[in-house]
Amino acid sequence: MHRNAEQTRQKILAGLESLITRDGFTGVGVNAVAREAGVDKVLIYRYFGSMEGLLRTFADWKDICPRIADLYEGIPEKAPLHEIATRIVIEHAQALQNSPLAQELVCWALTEENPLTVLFGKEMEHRELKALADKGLIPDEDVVMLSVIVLCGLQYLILRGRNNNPMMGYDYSKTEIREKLERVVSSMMKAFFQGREGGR
Amino acid sequence: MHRNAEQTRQKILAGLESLITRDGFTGVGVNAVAREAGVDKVLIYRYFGSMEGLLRTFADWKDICPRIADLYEGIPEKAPLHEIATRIVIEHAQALQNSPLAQELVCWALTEENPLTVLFGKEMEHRELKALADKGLIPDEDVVMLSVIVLCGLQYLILRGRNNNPMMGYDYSKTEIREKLERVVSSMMKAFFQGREGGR
DNA sequence: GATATATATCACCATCCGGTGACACTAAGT
DNA sequence: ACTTAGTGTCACCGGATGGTGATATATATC
Repeated sequence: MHRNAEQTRQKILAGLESLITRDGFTGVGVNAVAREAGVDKVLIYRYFGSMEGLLRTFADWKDICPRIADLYEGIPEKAPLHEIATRIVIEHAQALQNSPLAQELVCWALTEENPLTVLFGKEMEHRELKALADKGLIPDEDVVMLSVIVLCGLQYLILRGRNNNPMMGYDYSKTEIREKLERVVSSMMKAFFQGREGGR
Repeated sequence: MHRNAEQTRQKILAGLESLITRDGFTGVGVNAVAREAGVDKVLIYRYFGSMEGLLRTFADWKDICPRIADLYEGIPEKAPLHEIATRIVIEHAQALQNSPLAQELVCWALTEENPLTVLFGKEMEHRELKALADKGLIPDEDVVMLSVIVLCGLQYLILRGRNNNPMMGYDYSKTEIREKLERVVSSMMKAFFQGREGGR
């Protein structure tokens, strides 16, 4: 048995992550985390004070949201605004689709308030805002609102698709449906921008 | 103590409802329901077989989703299509905003699969489809998709607003923000419809 | 090598959970 | 009045939970 506090802390954090990923947030608790991490639960109290403290640390520990900067590398700076807005929203949704952990955290944030969900919510907000600002979409509040609404809608569909309980049959995990949804979003954005100032 | 099986069943169902409404779905269990209903938990097993059975019955018991027919009475049959689509989506969102129970059930449906969440999901789907079909919007799949996306987005914002954790500050419960969101949805729908066949 | 401190293990507590069996009461049928 | 079926109460089980105190062991310091 190695005596290494830092390593133990990491094991606990990793245990929390895999527990959430595998069993969902509803099963999270001191005993379950300790079991998953292969560690005595008393160490959670020693190193993190409480479950709350562990969640707080966990929120800072890992980049839970996908790295937005990487996501948007492929978007040409000079593309029409409606295309940029569309891409941002869709890339965001794809990132969520590819991260079961993030899905569970989004769901948790919709369900209850705790240090992790609050920090996670703020983080998502920050990244989303940054993405929109970087691309020059921020000055127009209507565009921001619309992007947020659509992004949230896609996130909702992704979450509903998980439990064999898709909304209106729109299961985002099915490629064909995903592409249809993306097409609709794209043409809607285009129409919206054209209806105002004709874009850039 | 009155000996009335039917009345006891009602007390249990009502207990489940108030329990979900007050404490959220995470606290639902045989003990908690029995306590809330002021009834011995063995009666839950006797009358409903199991927790699953109770949830199944509960789903049929009450009109959980808002009555769509009533909601759309105010929409003129001959209004432009984009206006109809907008109204349907917004009325739906308002109904959710006014029903803490429905909010909790939506959240539950996003989290896990059980008889109640599945039936609830199907019921929402059915009502939404019916609303769109009644107003003649069904033939156009793009319109249906867009409506669903936007509706889901608003539902997401409503859920996030509950726990002092609003997405991007868009707290749907604040009148001023709600009106802004509605305006954006409205003008987006208009632009989208105009971009196609010029509406009705 | 002896001591002190950080680290890990174990045993235990009260409480809650889902679930069941035994019993008491009440009302109706005969 | 006596049985019978329906209804409600109670006590209990094994197991899981959050939380804590006492103890063992490894590492560092002198």
